[in-house]
Amino acid sequence: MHTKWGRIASDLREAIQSGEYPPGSKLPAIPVLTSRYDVARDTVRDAISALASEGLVTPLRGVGTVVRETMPVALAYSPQAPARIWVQQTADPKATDIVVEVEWEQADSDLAERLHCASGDQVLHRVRHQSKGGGVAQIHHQWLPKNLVDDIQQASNVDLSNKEVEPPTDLFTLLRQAGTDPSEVTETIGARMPHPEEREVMGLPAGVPVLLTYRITRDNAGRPVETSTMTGASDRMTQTFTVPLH
Amino acid sequence: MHTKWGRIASDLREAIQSGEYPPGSKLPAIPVLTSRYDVARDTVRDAISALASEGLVTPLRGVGTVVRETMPVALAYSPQAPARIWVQQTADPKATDIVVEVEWEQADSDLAERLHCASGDQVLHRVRHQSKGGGVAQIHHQWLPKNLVDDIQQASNVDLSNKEVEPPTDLFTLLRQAGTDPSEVTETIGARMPHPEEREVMGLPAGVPVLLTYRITRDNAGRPVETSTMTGASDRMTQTFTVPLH
DNA sequence: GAGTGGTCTAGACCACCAA
DNA sequence: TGGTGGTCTAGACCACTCT
Repeated sequence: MHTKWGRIASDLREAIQSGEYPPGSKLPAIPVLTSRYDVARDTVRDAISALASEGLVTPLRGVGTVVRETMPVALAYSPQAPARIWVQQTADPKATDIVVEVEWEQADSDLAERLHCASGDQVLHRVRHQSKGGGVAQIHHQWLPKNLVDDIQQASNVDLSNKEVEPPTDLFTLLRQAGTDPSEVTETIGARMPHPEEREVMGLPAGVPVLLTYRITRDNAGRPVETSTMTGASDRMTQTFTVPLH
Repeated sequence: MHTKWGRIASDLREAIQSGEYPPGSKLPAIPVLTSRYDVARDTVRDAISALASEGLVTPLRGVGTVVRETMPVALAYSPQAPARIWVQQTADPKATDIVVEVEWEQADSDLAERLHCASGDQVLHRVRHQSKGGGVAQIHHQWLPKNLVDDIQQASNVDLSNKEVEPPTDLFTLLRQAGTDPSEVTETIGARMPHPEEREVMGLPAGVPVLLTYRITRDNAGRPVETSTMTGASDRMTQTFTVPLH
């Protein structure tokens, strides 16, 4: 960088990566840096903002600029571990998976394509907050066609449209009991910066992107039985897939 | 937001999402916004910086602040499409996949664990730049144990350690010809903000995270045959996995 | 209360692009 | 050449945390 703030940011970045400021420690205070580099306060602030939006540090009012430490949870997908269950996989005894919203909706054109149904068909929309280490780490939106929800109600006496009811087991097992056999998932993964609301809900520091996962689960006839959109805090989770070749 | 810049950012964000400023169009110029909101120039700049680091806009000197448009490429993984070949999957006739660096290295402890070899063993490190739409969209670092490189040299007369030589076919085919059968891949996917060098190489605008993919390929005996670390521009690609259950 | 970072101002100069 | 965004200053006041 040829700018002053770029130079300061480089110095600090290098010092962090060399271990001079280990995770959890604090950078020198802004007034210290302004006099050390003989610049205006906002110039130092610009440098620190850059580091914050790279995800290296978190400025805290009244405390200082702390170097970030991250330890993501790994979610695994493989033929051997078909149902991906948050609470089991996080290895955090205090992990939670809470249904925060359930409502009947009419499928829009995008959903209709994902679920292979008609626009306007009734679908059940379930929103879950999956937490770990005291904060929401993933927001899970899930949609199910009405007929499958009815089947599950009849076969297992579980009402998925009532968010107060805790299902006795995972969705895949319920679907099998209802005569549908989920046999393949397709997941598409991307990343982007979070919206302000997402930052709020997940408590994301500046500079942490979200992992986006779009899932379609199909039965043994290739019909979609469920689709999900998941938004996860990338400083707290990763996704792992094991795929056989040939 | 209760701050002035937060209010301005919210207004602009909403206007963008409502279609008032469609992708490719420009936001009002900074002087216009300063007088419209009756604030100082830097206050408007703070608001626009926030939108830029969310990935919504790209400020261009001498031009204006343009609303971003993105069209990611999808990379697919499934048992039916085992070898993931950049140029075939990008659907861009001008896509390229260039080896930019090849060197022998000694495995560090991390690599030794991934490749199931001893620290200090010779491994071949290949770096590729995978481009699409005129820019590098993914940086691919790959490591192979020396014995497999030798096997390939003998079986197919291909020297992977020479970056000038264009292999006649993909690595998996070469491995099979050399008597090793890659039969399973495990990929772990995460995301973070790019380093300054990564932003430079891939031409990333502010506010675009990178997708990180760690891969280990194993043969039919479960031995690692290859490991890779891929860093991809999330505004230009996604990853898709199809996994059979049971 | 002392110290931290966050916001905001008014004005200046610079780098870049397009007509 | 005129308009765009980028950098930088010096100083002010605010919100927060810790002791």
